[in-house]
Amino acid sequence: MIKLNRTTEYGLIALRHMSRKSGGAVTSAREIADTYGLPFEITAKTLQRLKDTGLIQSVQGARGGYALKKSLDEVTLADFLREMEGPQAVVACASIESGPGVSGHACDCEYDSKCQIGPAMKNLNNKVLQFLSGIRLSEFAAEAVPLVQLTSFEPKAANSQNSVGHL
Amino acid sequence: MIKLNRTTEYGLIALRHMSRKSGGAVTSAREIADTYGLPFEITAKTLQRLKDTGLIQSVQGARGGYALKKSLDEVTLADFLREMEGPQAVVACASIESGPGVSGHACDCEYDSKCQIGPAMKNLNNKVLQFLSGIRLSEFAAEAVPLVQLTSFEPKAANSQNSVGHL
DNA sequence: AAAATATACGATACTTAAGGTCGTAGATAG
DNA sequence: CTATCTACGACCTTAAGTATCGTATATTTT
Repeated sequence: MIKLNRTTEYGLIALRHMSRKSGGAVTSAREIADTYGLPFEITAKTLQRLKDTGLIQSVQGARGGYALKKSLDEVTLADFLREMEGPQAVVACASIESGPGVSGHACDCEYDSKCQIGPAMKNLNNKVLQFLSGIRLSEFAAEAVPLVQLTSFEPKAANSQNSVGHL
Repeated sequence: MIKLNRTTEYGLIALRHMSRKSGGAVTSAREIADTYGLPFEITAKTLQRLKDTGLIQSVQGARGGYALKKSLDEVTLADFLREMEGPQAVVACASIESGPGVSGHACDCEYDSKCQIGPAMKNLNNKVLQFLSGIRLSEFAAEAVPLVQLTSFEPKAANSQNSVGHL
């Protein structure tokens, strides 16, 4: 139900990478794609999107690339997702404010509601946004320290109660 | 990024409907579909799924139908989503624990991480699950009281800072 | 027996995401 | 000046997911 798309995921990887470079050093799309084994085209697309959002800036030409423009501490996950995945980022009642391409059923939850879960959905929406606003992108740029290792090294067992394919 | 699919949405509508019926009264799929203008086939499928999860029980035959089995207060949104949308419900790094049908990129975030955002993703995953565990389905069954009306009745303006297509 | 309902399985169309291709423009290195 | 590297932007193809529809069977009430 919660799913970051590739662009968002690659964006986080790229931001983390750039945040670890000193000063005004730029990073090319190629460098990021090669470093993390990502498809170049999508990486390039992602970086352009990041630039459009104002998170990073670009330098054209040979030896050009991208560099952070804002601190990752200034940007919340809520903001980031809205920019990267569009305003319909958070979801539930497929009918509320149906935008372009959104095929809702007959219910207009706003004022002429039949299904009646509209208000609860809006409420949930606000909670989710609040939750996401409490998370800053800098969390993803932190050192990838190996978490405290479990006593026994069993590749899968520790996760069984929480077997989650995606985050 | 957060998106409830139709089955989940219809499920919430159905659960709410049933929670408002007295005692052991049953509700047919037809009744729910007609009441809320939902496609019958999907509604029926949804109810069967709800039954499989143990949330509701069924009565076969003419005048049969479904009735709640658990209180909606006992079920959290995290549980509900896992049941309705599968264990890969919560999502982020498209590569972690890639299940069947999940096409991840080259990065195995668990131990041989290149992208390095794995740990942060897992951390986020836990936060999201915790968040969703704090929400009970009974919230969706509450009376659909019209929320406090804004002073001026402008169909769209009030939502502009938060224009969200989905919840 | 007939009607209403759940139950189960399958098929199809639509939508979206993911990835790729191509061409253009700008800047540096030589 | 020219070749090369890079960003930039439009378009296309394919794969996956999802909603929707269809059909048949079992079970109970009337």
